[in-house]
Amino acid sequence: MGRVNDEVEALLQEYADLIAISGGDAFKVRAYEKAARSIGGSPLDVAELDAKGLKEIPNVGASIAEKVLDYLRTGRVPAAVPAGVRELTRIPGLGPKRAMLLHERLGVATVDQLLDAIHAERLRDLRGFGEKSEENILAGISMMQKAGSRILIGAATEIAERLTGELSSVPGVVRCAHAGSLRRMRETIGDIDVLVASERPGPVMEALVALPYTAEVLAHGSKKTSIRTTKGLQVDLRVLPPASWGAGMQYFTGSKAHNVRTRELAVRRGLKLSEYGLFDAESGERRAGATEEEVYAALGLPWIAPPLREDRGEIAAGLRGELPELVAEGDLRGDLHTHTDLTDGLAPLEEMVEAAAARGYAYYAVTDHAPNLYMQRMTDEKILAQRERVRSLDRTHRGMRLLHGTELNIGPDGELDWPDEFLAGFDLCVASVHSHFGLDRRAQTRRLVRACENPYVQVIGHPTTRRIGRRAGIEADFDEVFRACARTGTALEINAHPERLDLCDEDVLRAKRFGVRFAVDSDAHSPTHLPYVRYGVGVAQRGWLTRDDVVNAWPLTRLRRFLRP
DNA sequence: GCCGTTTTCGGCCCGACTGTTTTCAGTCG
Repeated sequence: MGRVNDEVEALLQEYADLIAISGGDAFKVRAYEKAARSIGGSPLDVAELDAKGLKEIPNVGASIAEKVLDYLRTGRVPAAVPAGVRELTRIPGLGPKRAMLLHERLGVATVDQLLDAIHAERLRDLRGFGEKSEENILAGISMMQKAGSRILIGAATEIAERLTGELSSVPGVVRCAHAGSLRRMRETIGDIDVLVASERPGPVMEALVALPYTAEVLAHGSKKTSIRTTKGLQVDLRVLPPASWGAGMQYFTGSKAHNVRTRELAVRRGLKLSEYGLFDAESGERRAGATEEEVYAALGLPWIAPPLREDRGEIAAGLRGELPELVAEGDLRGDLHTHTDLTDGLAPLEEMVEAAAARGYAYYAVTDHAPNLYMQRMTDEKILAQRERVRSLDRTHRGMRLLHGTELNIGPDGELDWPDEFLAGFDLCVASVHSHFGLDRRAQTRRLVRACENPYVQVIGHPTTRRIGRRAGIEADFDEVFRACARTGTALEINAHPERLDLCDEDVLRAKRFGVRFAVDSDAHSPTHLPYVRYGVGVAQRGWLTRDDVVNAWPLTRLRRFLRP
């Protein structure tokens, strides 16, 4: 599922993990990891490349090209990390070395077995483990389990679009779309709901069951079929007559709480709402059902965008005619947080700019990492040389203005990488937390507020630093931060990377009440990441944001005024 | 294993943090 590049990325990561757990050369591990990332982020389709083509991908040499070709030819994976060790390394804070030790010495191969071992205090006897390790591992496991079996919106979207694309072409299918939490743009998705309008359910049900990535059929009837994919994701397919399409979409999009409200509204009007339509409660006469618009209209409501359907006041706002006109992906005129291979990006400046121009942006900011993220080895000379390249590229580029920026590191006391005089030379500065995640609430709040107060900082990047299912965000008094943003005219980022989505929808809702502006950014490290903004826009919509709230939906002149210190 | 304005060998993404050590290994960004 997904691109072949993703499979190859996983293959090379597997090689890296193997070398890591067997205590091999750390540089070799890194070489495989770098090649894995490069292939994952490459716009080229590796399935179509020969050895020469493969070696043109950065960090891919003769040896790795050979292994990739071998995999593509035979599908074989030469050796595998023991499944148990792999599972254990998914626990945040537990790396390959210690996972291997647990596996070998205690025979632990699953998270449950590890929990048992911890409770039996068997870990303490192992060299390198103590009471604190136990605590940390338990915390890591609980973090992982909170995400549960839900998958990230990025992966779910890819699968859903492929699925609806394939089912749409089945004979008799009038319409086909996904509904559920994915349509509401929730950050994680439990299962995928697909709706089909058709008078003949048979063929499309059969088509779903016959898909190559269908691993298991959970239910198979004339109205509903449920399958589990090879990757363990459940897909529910419902087939409805075309006259019920709108009611079905409304019903299966949810949320449950939103549907309870709409049904209450129906009852008060002497109506009955189900997935088949909106009917008169007494006569049973159909009042609406073919489109969502007519269903909502019959309830006295304008159409409500799916991301709003969370019972957060959207019904009342709709009845008053005060629903926000939500920002849409097409409203974005630029991206204000992106990287190149000058730091940890995968593609050169020119390629990133080309890809941005192809998206039709009016402006595009290049914001590579600043020196205090030591591993990126940024220097004054390097960033200034990049600025020259950006300026000259800007002169030759028609239609899209390039902005030269940087992603600064907010130190533990709120200090930044460069003095103000140097920062003044950038068109914009994003400032983000990349270290000292463990400071107490007061210290975290203070450092963020101080970053906001720097006149050269216009955007706070991924404000909480959370990574979904991997790491909780930092503890801070975010109301205080929102207040500081509003006061200083600093935008908060909605980082659109599907593993981050930071701020999250609820924080966006709250921040907006303080009068904060937002920037929906991809944080792209490769051209293939630029489209991630769609997920950030989903968060913005769930946070009730309009075009006016999002600074990179503004025309360049207005944005420039905002960026001025 | 990759790479080269230090080019076919000898570097490579460095430093902080944590918990376990008594001088360091593992993990992370």
